[in-house]
Amino acid sequence: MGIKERQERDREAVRRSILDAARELFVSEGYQNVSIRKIAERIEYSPAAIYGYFPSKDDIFFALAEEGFRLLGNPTDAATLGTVEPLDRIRAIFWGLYAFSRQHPQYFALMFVDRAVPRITREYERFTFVQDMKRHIVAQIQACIDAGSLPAALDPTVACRLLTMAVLGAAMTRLSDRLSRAENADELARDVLNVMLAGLQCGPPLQSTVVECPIDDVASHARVS
Amino acid sequence: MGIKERQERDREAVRRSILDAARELFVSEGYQNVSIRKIAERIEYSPAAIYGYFPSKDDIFFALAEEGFRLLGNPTDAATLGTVEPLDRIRAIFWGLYAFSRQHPQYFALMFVDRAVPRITREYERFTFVQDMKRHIVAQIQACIDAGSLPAALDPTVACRLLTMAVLGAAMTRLSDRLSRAENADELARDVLNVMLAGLQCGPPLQSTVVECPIDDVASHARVS
DNA sequence: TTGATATACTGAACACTGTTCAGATATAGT
DNA sequence: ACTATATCTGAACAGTGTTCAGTATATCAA
Repeated sequence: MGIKERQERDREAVRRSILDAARELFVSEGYQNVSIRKIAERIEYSPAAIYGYFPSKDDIFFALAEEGFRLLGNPTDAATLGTVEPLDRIRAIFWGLYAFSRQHPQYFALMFVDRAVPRITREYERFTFVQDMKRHIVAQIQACIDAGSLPAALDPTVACRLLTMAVLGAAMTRLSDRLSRAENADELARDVLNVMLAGLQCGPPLQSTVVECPIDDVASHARVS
Repeated sequence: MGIKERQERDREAVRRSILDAARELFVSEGYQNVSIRKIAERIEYSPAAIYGYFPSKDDIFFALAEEGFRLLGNPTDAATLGTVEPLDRIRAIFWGLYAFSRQHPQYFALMFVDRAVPRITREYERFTFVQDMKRHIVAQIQACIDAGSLPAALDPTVACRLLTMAVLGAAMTRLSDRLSRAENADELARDVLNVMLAGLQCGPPLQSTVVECPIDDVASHARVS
């Protein structure tokens, strides 16, 4: 009695074909230019049929974001095996993150930058890949601390976040094509990573230097002079 | 014969009211939720009337982005007057950039993150404010170098870009609400800035350390395993 | 084989979106 | 009063995500 199984397999096949069509359009055209009707045309179904497999367009791209994290996960793992010097491992990991933003800019934007798919923001903690990667990176940073390559006072989780933010900033700047015409974007990304690592090595005053101008939310809706 | 003048004044008034309505909707609802029809309703005109003042929706938001840069410019100037220690000035300037992303998140996203308004990317060099600010910041960094607070080997324009990327990364991370639930976002932003400044002080190896895994564009359209 | 039931799919519609354009309206100059 | 010019509107076009009544198809029970 394998009928139910075959039906389920068929369903899964259609589901996958939807994701395949969505991904192809998404990678080549970007999120903005993918419509339900285009996906439907590609898989030769009616637009309404798609809603039998995904409750909304957002959920299709949530699934694609999951694929993105899977895609990012592998090179990150591979990067740790190459080098011996622990600090170079960190460098390789975060350079891998930047490289990912170059190889899969659409995925990168979907995963880290765009807010066009609310579910990605809303259920971000569901991407267990991120948690795993974070843990992995934190462990590598801890290894650096143990090896004396980074100061003992450093909180590895904080360091992980700082490095991530800086590298994402470099990647995003290239992606949004502002503040630097893209020729030397790679060198700048490499530099920002190196400077961050150097700064972490120097034993930074992580809790010193009270900043002068605090954030006052008063002028939040101020008019332009 | 001030008729032509009065007509022109009227035109300008309507133009401004369009921008005002657009800004109000934009600041409170975000770019995605501003439609021509909503703007039209707010100023009690027909939707089509707007196209007598702006050739497209993009151009309205291009104008708003200009306002954003004006808005960002002033506090940046003010920050330089406060402190005496040159390095603290740099810190204050870039902290001002982060503070701007908190006070005017919609403006910030429009100016630096979103790619929904192609004209902002396409004609980015038209924002002369950015050029002026950049020059101003570079001069301040040069002052740091002259005062011995930063190493002489440092290229001030590169340093400016690196700091900008890192701070934008911190701001964007908070904005897209990923990688750190927003409670301690301010501290992280402060830290990333401090670490970058520390790294720049340490005399970073800006051209050393060839990174292991280069970017190969081959797998650009790779499928998920 | 027949009838009942569940599933899958479609066509049409709804309420939106940015944008265009012919025509109406009102003002200015002669 | 008549023309000319500028301005605004209503309607429409092509597109979007999404819903739903209805149809076709396939499975199961008799």
